[in-house]
Amino acid sequence: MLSGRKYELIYAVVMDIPVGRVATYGQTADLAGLPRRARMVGFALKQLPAGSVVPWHRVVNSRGEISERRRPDSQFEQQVLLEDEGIRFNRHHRISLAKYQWQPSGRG
DNA sequence: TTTATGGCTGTCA
DNA sequence: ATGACAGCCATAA
Repeated sequence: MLSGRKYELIYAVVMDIPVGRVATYGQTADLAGLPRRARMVGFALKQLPAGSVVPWHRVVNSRGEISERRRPDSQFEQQVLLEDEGIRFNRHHRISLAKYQWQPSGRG
């Protein structure tokens, strides 16, 4: 690959998500100026190397759940990382977007 | 070139 | 609540 250059905008947005907050894939795509490109966000995050400074774990799907992926390893890791930031999951492995979703133009 | 598959999402039944 | 479908488009084969 030439580089993940085209995903820099996405990474920048994700890095703006505050600790203890989450954003959806669609929301992240939108903020990056890529409406309807939720899957691109997923792909961009998937491409991140281990130990990246990008807080990929703060991106969840529109239902407030951790999306299933080809390799489930990082799935658990994501939940642990979020819980470590004070985010609580309900018995359905879901979080309250109303409570934790990042509001860029409002109350952070 | 075409097909298939994604860390997705909104709509409809 | 669940399931099916259509958009969306970068990658891989």
